[in-house]
Amino acid sequence: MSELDTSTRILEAAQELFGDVGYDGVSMRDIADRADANKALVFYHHDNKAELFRRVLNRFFEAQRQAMDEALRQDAEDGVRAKLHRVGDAYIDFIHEHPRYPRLIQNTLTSGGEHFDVLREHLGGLLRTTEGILTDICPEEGPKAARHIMVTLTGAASNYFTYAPVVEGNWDKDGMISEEALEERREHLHWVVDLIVDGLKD
Amino acid sequence: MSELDTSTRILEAAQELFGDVGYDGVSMRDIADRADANKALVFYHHDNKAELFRRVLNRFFEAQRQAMDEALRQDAEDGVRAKLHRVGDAYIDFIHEHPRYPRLIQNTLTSGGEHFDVLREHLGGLLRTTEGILTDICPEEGPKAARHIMVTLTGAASNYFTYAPVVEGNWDKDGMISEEALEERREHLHWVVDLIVDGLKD
Amino acid sequence: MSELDTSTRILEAAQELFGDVGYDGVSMRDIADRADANKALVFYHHDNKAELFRRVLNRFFEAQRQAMDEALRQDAEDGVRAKLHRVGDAYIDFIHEHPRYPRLIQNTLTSGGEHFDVLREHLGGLLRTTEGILTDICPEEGPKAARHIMVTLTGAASNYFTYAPVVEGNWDKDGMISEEALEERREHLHWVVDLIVDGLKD
Amino acid sequence: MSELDTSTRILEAAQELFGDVGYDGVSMRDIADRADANKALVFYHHDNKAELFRRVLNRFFEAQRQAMDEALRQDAEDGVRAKLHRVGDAYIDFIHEHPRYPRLIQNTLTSGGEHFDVLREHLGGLLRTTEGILTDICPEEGPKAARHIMVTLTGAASNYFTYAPVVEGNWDKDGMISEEALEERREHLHWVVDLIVDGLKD
DNA sequence: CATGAATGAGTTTTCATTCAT
DNA sequence: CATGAATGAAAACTCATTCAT
Repeated sequence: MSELDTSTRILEAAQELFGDVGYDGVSMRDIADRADANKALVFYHHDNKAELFRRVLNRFFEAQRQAMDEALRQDAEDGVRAKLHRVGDAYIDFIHEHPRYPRLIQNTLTSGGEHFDVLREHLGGLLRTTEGILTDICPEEGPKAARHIMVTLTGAASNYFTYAPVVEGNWDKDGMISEEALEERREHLHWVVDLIVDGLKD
Repeated sequence: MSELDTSTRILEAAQELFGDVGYDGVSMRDIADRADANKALVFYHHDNKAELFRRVLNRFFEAQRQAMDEALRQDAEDGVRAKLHRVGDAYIDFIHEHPRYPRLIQNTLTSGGEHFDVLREHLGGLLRTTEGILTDICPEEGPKAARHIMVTLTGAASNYFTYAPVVEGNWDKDGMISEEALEERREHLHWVVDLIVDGLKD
Repeated sequence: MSELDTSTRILEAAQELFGDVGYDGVSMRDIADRADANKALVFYHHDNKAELFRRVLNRFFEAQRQAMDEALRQDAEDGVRAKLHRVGDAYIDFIHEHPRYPRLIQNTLTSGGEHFDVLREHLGGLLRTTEGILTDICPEEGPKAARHIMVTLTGAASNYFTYAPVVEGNWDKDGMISEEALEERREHLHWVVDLIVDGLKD
Repeated sequence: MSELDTSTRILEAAQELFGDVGYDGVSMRDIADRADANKALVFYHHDNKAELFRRVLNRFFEAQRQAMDEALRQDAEDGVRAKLHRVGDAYIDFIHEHPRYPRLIQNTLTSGGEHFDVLREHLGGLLRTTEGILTDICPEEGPKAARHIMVTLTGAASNYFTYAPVVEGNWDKDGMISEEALEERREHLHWVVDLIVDGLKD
């Protein structure tokens, strides 16, 4: 940890805090403290709070895009079903590695439009990329359109991790996303994907 | 609007602002200004920010519980499929009347645990109530358990309204969701419900 | 208690609170709450905070002047020693009845000059009256002058009740001035008075 | 004055103001203004009002403890009388240097129990230390016990400086006590000490 | 008399940001 | 790079006081 350079140490501290309590709930002092750095250094390395936040977002997005690319690259000729399974798996794997990601996105989405541009650019792109998988077997418009299905699937995947602390009795920051819970959710998503793909065929 | 008494005028101003920019993004001054009231008066009527926020949440929850109760009361002997359709419709109708509701919930869920108790009491209750609908046709454990399905369905329903502004322009100038978008989403949910109910029968 | 009229109920509430935490430590709301009255009523009956405080002070001073007058009236031909004993006893008795008095005076004395006028008029008068007892056997000036002795005696008497919570381990609002403690302090003061009177004769 | 660093400049401003109008009578704004510093800077250097006040108290107490230690160290084999004279002199000297000290203590004592812990630790220790001087010639209990005498002597010493402004004009424009008044009070205390020490021998 | 509502100025405290060294 | 000090704006909340009813 302490072998990282200061700039990324700050970035990681910010990532954790923003993910835990949202943009408005974090102060630059909090971030400096968590990174074990001087407050002024945070500004030296990252200009201002909004910029720091954008870098955190972009870091996530870049990592996620890579994960998605990798998931889609292999066996490019697979069918829709297999592709969707791999995308779903990649998503779950990503959350396993970055448990604060879904909370951060949801919080950014619901905290006023301040960072919509970054979200629109990256998240929108990601959604549209994966949407492409469905275009072959989906109608262009209406309730079975690809965008509806993608929102349903990503919602189903991410919401699990934001609703969890309320549904279960435990708000245990680290334990809330256990290996077994993730595995079961992965299977559930596969099942839903299969239902939808089969449903589209009729 | 101006015919309401001050206390509720403040409550509604708070509701709108909290729903738009989240708990931490709103200041008591903002609320007072929007309610066209003196700042101290906000405290006179609602003690403190957290209490005001709780009242906003409880207002929503009470309304939602009523809507759900009504949806479930009629034709109690209906099958699971019809019940789920009615619950989904009630949810969509509720959002039509209270467009800021899903954003507010998601924001509360992802802004640090400060108001989890209220969420747990009401939202958790709501989830468990509707979960009951599925118990007859669901296994108790595993990836097809009722709780997985409920999280998927509520996620599919609510996430649409938080992702929408990023995916494309489904919101009009006032942040309201268009009638047609709501109607289409309602049909999509019906379709997904049907897929799942049929899928469980196999 | 509830048979008193509102105005005096407020006065007594104010007396207790001012005595416990000082002028600046009390809010009009505190007083209204303690008197179980509406806040506006406090202003209706007592104009403003400073005026209310002055009435509390004057109430104490009137009571104390009466006690002193009574103490000095009986056996007016007694010697200095007997008179001082009676004054000391009256002081102790007064504190027994009004345990918040010494704290209130000390606090007023040390909270900025805002109410010095009332203090100067009444307390100064009281000191000078009792000073008169000593004039016969005291030099007019120097370290044995009557004013030095009076300040020493009143200091010895009142300081006991303000230092007590620090010296002893107990800050028990009601029990801090127990019957026995008062009795012992009374004897101590008699002894000191005797020492001084005898000392002046040499 | 302006050559001191900001932190101590604030401390001294606070000392003066707290001593003049008491804890509740001073605002952080007042302190910042008097120290010619930015309001936020007061918090940067001293965390919060209570902490700042504690530092002021501790500063006084440390200085006083030093003064007392010095007074007691020299000629340790002296008799009780000489020791008490030296303690009394040290006390008077200390007030000469720190004229706001007695007012501050009395105010803290009578402003609600918020800072009793600091008082108990230091002032209580001081009282008990000096109490030790008297134990040899005092009974353990009753009206001539050491603690009664110490409270009388400290009361006699300190009360003079809080009562003075009411009794007559012993304070100059800046609220300082005149040299001559201090000197006369010193002699008075010596006289009282002698009376008590002699009185204990009988 | 009594009350609930209203208000402007003030309180303590925090924040993002800057700057001299 | 790194730091301690500094700052202006704004946050949440309280207060003495007033007023219509």
